[in-house]
Amino acid sequence: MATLNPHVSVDCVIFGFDSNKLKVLLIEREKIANNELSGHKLKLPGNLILDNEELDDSAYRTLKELTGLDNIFLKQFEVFGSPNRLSPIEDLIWLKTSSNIAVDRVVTIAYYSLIKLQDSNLTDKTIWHPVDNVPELVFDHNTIVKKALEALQREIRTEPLCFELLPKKFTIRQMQNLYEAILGENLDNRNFRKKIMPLKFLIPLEEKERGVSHKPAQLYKFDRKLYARHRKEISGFNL
Amino acid sequence: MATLNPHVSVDCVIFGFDSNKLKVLLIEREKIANNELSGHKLKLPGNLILDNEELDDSAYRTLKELTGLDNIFLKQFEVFGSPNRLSPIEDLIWLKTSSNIAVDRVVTIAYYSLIKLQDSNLTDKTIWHPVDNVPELVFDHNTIVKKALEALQREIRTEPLCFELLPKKFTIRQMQNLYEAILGENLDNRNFRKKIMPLKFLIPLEEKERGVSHKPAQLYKFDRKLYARHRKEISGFNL
DNA sequence: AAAACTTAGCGTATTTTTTACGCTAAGTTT
DNA sequence: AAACTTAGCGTAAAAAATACGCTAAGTTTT
Repeated sequence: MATLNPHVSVDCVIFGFDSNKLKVLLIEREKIANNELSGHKLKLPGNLILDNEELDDSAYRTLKELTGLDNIFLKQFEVFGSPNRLSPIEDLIWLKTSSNIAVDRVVTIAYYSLIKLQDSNLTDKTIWHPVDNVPELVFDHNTIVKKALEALQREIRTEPLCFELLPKKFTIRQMQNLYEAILGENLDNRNFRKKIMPLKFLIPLEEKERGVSHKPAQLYKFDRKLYARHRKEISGFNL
Repeated sequence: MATLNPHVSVDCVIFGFDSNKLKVLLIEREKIANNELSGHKLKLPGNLILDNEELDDSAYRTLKELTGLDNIFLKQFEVFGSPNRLSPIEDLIWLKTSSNIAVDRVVTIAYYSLIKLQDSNLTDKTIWHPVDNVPELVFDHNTIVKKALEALQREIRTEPLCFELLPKKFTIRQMQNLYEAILGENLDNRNFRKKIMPLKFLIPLEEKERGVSHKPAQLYKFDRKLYARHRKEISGFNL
């Protein structure tokens, strides 16, 4: 049985999109017996690594435990390792008690992850929270969220990461809304269409959306194999 | 006296520019008594962190010990932490012997650093090696160098990092040569000048270069204070 | 003194990309 | 029929990128 490595952990900033807002997944802190304070704060999902485990696998394990999902998009974006990061003191007491491990200093490798919000199987203790007003979290988790969002905003301009957040079948309008939500900019639909239509991995389905009081929009899917084949071509993709 | 933390290290990919080629600083591995092999491989500078030390400070310490320089540009770019990264086996034996610490698994935070090559005070055991044909290094250090270069190539397009590599007084031609060396592209001098001249932190000096068989070029300096003030304006800087 | 070669700056043309928005037509629900 | 969206096309204007001709200046070398 692999043992936990108490010196190194992974934290995951999990983003999801609900057709309107970009959200981040937060967890309520477990209650410790006889301590009323410990249930009131939110934190990011995270785990200590196992001794013989790849770093990415630690993050995948964290995601699987929480969402039930495999094969999720994950990207390492920064390390947080200040000697003083495990504060305030009541947060540290909670950490020592809940993990049952003597913790001196933990260096955390931060990942951001993108999931289809509707696919996730969540427990009672998790909430999807809009990224534009994240409450106070434990430790340095607020900083971690902020930097994850900055990384996503930077990287989504040149890599087609949007497909990790969109449903398996999506409309162009949904796609546009996602970009607008992440970048905080308005895009012109006519120009947006002209820009994305040449992407060879954006595949129109035979289906159209239903139950809408306007002309039903065409549904599309992302073809991962075509994306791998045409990957070189998107060096010009730029939103 | 602070103690070494045997679980976490920093490695530094130190870039310098010699007016013609971009180089990376490598170290010859210390010899272990009775082991002829151990002197033949090169490695990146690195250190285990101290227990009460900020991660960045560990990297700064590494740089200071090696180059004698303070206030060097440093950027964290990735974590390397595979359980199997400390191989081949003779490299691991060397590591255990030379650091005198029982080493199980080390997670390394990788930084790239940019220094003015002519400023550094180097020891006998270091060499500046061109980045375009890096020899075989220990552990996963070849991967680390490759990814550091990719990060630099990406980031130098939008941040004026070139000033960290150029001498304190430099010509426009030197600046152009640097961009060409890093990006592997040819730039047109007339267009390059038109692009950089509006930068408010690029300050012409009263001096011109000397001892050249052509019209002496104007010397410039980078003004860090003006850069801080006009930082917002360079969002359009793009090479 | 001339040659050689670079620095410096300007202009212009062309191409490409970005931004903006008018217009027509289609297709659902209310 | 109204309302509202989807879809696509075109065009104009602005901005940015690319390419390169030209003139003049200023050193060292021959």
